[in-house]
Amino acid sequence: MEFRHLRYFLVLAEELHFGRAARRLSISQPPLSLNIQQLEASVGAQLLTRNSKSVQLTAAGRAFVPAARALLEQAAHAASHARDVGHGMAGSLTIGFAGTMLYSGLPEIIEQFQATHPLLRLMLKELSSSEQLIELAHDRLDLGFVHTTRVPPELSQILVASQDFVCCLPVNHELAKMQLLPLRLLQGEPFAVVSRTVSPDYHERIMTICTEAGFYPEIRYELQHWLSVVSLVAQGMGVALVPAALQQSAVAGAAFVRLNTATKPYETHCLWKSSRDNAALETFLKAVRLASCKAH
Amino acid sequence: MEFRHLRYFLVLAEELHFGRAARRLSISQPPLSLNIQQLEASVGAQLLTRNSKSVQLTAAGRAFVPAARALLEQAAHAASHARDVGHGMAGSLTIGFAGTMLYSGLPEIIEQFQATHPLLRLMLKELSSSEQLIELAHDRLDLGFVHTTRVPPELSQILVASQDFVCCLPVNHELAKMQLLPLRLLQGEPFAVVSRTVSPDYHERIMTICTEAGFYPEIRYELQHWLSVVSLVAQGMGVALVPAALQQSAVAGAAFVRLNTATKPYETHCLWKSSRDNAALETFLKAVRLASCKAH
DNA sequence: CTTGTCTAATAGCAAATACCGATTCAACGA
DNA sequence: TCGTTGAATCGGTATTTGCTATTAGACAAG
Repeated sequence: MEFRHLRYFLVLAEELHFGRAARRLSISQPPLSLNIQQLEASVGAQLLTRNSKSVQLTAAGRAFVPAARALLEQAAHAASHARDVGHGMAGSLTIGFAGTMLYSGLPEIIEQFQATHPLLRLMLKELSSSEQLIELAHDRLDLGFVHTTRVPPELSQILVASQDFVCCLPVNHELAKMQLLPLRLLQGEPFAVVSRTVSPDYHERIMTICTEAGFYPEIRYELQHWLSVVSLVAQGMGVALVPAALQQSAVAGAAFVRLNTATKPYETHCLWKSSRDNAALETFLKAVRLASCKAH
Repeated sequence: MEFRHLRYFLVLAEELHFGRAARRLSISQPPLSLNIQQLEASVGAQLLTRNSKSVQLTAAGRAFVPAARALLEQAAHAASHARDVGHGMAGSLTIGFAGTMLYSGLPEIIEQFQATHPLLRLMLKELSSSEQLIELAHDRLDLGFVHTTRVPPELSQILVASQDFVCCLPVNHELAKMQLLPLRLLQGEPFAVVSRTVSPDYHERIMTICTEAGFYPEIRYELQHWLSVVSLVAQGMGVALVPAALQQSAVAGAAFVRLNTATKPYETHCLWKSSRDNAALETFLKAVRLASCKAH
């Protein structure tokens, strides 16, 4: 069975006349007869009764008409879908993101992208930066929004967000009323940090910032998630240095105060495997670049 | 796009190696390359990346694999279904029946048939005999169970049931206690009959039976349905001569008494258009013949 | 009864295409 | 540098597809 047979059959089923059908198909009548015979042979049943007087669909033929139509439609659809995927207009992307991205642009990027590319399925996974690096390496992620400075060479990157660290304090903490907080005043406070295994980069940065300010932070809490850090602070259990984006987190009981010394900004990069040939990825990257341009 | 392309593509997508795939397909490598190129051209997107080192599916290719598989499966399924329809193992039949057939064998025929031919869809429509003749003529019915003696010449028939007329009386009617009822005793009783338009044949028969018994029936009620006749009698409003099968109808308040004179039996025929080439119809007719053999 | 017309099937031939073997080209690895 | 491996390309052959002409069967008109 070939698609040609189906095309011919459907026209013949409409016309019920070999001559007319052949004319509509821009072929002559004999090959049409032949093709129909071939189709009948491959199906294993007579699809039309024909005598010199009239051509009629048999029951088998009537049953085959919708199936043939569906096959042709599906073939066209499959081709067009594959083409769309090839051109980055359809398909699916699995995207990882660090929790803070929820407060620094990700929702806007996603919303805008989905509106302009409704055929592209996005699967979003919240993962720590280090987990994302692993998933990217194993091709289980098409792209990730990551806090990391050490990027493996096979990954490409775009800077999507850059933010200062701010100090997160319980609202009723005496330092919470300050406009600009001298870092030194945090000496001796119990620090909450995101665990080293989750974000080694952050961990290191906190240490650097504090030691440059001239003290060694007393790390009392190691948590799995940024929001855990803020929540813990909100309950008065300690203080933390967190990316400014978390000011949007709206956790009751947490206050944020800027530091009086400039710290190296905390950057979020969008990472992906350069070798991955996925046009949808390119399409998404365009949206990311656009968004990060607007933001800057 | 041709089915061949899909077959080749699927094997190649599994092997990811032109040489091996070609060997599995029992063709040489060059035509495989060519076919894949043709497929890609017709789809309008690259489905595989290939260099001398490795062959990899692209995103478009990955998206196309399940579609190609589905197309091949569907094609096979469509062919096998059409073949089944052609051999009367599948398809659908629209069958008309007079209401009394519910009490003389139809449920048994249907049940037995469905059990042995689960792929055959039966659509059953209760219609009067005259309606069925019209529907059969217009090909809106494949087959009908009809009470009629005047069968148009283009229809074939099988006798499926033959039953006597019995008298239907209210249970508390004085004649209801009799074993055998002399017809003459019904003279003067108010008769209920099925309307002439619904079953002209029946109507005529009642008149014949009565006039042969020496009286002219006083027809007071003309109803649309046999069960209406029995129900009316059950409520004491009149009497009726009905096919014996209606004794099974289990309408409370109605009694049935045999007649002392033999009447020409009331026959049910199975009718269908001889010209209709539907193997499913043949299959069904086999079941009908079998059932009517057993019944006799 | 014959003839003409209409329709699908068949026959014979030409064009398109599908496939094969041999070869080429590119990328590694020894 | 050479040999190996794998895909693409090149001619040539075989198959398939389609065309024209013709045949066979069924009516309808004369």
